[in-house]
Amino acid sequence: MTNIKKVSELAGVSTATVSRTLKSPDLVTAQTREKVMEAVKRAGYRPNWLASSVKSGKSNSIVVLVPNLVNPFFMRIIEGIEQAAQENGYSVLLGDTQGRAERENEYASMVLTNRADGLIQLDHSFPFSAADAELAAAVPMVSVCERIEGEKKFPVIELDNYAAGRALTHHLISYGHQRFGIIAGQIASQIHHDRLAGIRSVMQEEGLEFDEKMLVGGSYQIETGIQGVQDLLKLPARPTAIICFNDDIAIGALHEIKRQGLRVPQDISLTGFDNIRVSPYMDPPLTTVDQPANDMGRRAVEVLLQLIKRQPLKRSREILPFHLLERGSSGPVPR
Amino acid sequence: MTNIKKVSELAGVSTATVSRTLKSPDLVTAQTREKVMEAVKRAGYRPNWLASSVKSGKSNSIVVLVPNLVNPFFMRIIEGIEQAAQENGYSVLLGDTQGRAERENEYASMVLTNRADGLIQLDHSFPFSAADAELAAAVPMVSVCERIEGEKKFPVIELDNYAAGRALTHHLISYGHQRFGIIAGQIASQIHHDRLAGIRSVMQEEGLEFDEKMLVGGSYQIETGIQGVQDLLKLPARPTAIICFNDDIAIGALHEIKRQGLRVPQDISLTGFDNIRVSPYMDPPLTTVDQPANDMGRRAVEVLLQLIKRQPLKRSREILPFHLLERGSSGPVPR
DNA sequence: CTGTTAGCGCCTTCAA
DNA sequence: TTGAAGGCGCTAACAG
Repeated sequence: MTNIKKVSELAGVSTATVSRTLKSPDLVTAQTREKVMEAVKRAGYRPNWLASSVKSGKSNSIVVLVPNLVNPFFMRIIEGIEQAAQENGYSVLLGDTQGRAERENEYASMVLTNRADGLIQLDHSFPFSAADAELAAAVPMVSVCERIEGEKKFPVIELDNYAAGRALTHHLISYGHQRFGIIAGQIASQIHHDRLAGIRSVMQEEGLEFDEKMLVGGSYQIETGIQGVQDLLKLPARPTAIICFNDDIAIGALHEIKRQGLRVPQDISLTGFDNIRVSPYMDPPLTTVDQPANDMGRRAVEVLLQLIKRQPLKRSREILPFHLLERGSSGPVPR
Repeated sequence: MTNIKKVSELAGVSTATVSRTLKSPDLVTAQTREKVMEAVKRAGYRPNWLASSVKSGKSNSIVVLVPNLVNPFFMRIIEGIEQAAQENGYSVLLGDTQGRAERENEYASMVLTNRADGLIQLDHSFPFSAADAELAAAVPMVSVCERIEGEKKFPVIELDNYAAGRALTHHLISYGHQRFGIIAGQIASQIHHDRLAGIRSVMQEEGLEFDEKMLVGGSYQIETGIQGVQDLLKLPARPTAIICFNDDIAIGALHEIKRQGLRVPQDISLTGFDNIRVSPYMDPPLTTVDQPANDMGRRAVEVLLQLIKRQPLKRSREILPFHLLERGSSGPVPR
């Protein structure tokens, strides 16, 4: 281990001078600077980050809790987080929780042990263990995309899922659809609740009835889309339009609809959420709700850094705009 | 900041005793233990990880350099890395480099400053700056998937890309194909080289000639597939089979082939690499080379930890098996 | 402008 | 079994 002391000996100065030369070169004479830099180079010295951090008490790291790394939508959020973090001199500790509480607890506790300065949660659960709950109250934490259950005190960056649900429904109704199937993702979440409420509100306004049997699914996976379509097409009055709560589900649904010999959108219209990379290249391209995932990630970091620096927040809830992308998978109701 | 001193006062013992109680409870009496634990609880004390780490000189973190987070294949590798790291008590620092040298340098230098104990590189470049190159020689570093250019001293976990190229070519030749188009990803990489060599070797053995004009592309993106097909279909003698160097490229290619009114596989056979999540659900499902991405990530961590612990390595190059998945996108040559 | 000194919070001898 | 003391590597305050 080549440390500051070795360098100071090599340069014939004190350790303080070495430290100063590296942190604020203006405070030492050009001559000293040269000597020190020379020694630094010769010794191959790099300041020990751990040691500086103990002093400052700040790790300049944030931990990101993500339920599932392979979900492309999450990855775009994380990309935004990573970029914003880097720009601000922070590093990102990745916490793949697989939605499991023990893992969440473990990663969340990193903030309590000074291993990280703040926490971004992509899932909807309160990540701390019961034992840590009290301590957690003072922790800088932000949730993106989902909202942490029952917790009003942590800022959230989210989409207007209610409005998105409404927009999709209006879009489909404008094509004459009246019987909607829904293939949902994770049920126990605010997102689910908001989207569903948006869809229902429009249906009600239009005098349409929503049959609870038309709501299927339960996780954000391709396989859920396949199973969901199987369930929906078994119903006596099958839906003419299916709203999937993410594009993965829609991809599975599309595959299964075609497998059963039906056509999209001629027989059934299909919509998704997220606008993942492949969505425009499906056959037909998916009508979907585009979410500004990268921005959501970036914004989450900005808010988190404000919390970390104890700066006042303008608002504790930010709602980002969505865009309904009308593509080939939705069209006029069959007659 | 609630530190060990506060707890010691609260418990009426020395700081040493508190530390001991937490690290090796057996070394203190039951009575002391109880007192200390009580105080720990009351104070809401968590040992400062930074401080412990300065002492030990180990951060128990590894940094992962990834050129592009949104690539689903990389994500599966990272998932494996994350899992294995967690199981071994290590955390993962995420370094999204976008393939840019400055970023690589910056992240790589984390290992030199004790911010991380080791490094996993998913790209093919030597991530350290010229200035750091010497120091880097002693750094625990492993490359997965790609091989670091010109560097023989760092272990690598990779696929037998040569054999995979051969297997694909044999598969297509067995269907009667003779004119192959190739849409490549990143050209300057060992992967590219190996796959191409594999393909060429089989063609040569079969007495087929490879026309250099049939090699197009240059990045692992959907758009590359689209452009690649446009280029290939302009040729006077167009290919009857197109080998894409990842599934994203194949997805773009598939889309463009269909857009031009041709059918897969009746008019053109198409193959990919990686077997990403959506590949089986494309229309038609993609014939592709499945790579054990998760395992590759896990294995990389295992090897890296051996390096970190200065344990001897059995071998410095591990080649994992691939599986050729024959699905609907490849079929008999049209006649 | 530079060096001495005193910690940051923790852990680990060493001695009692 | 426990406590006192020193030190991990670095930095900041204070002298000089």
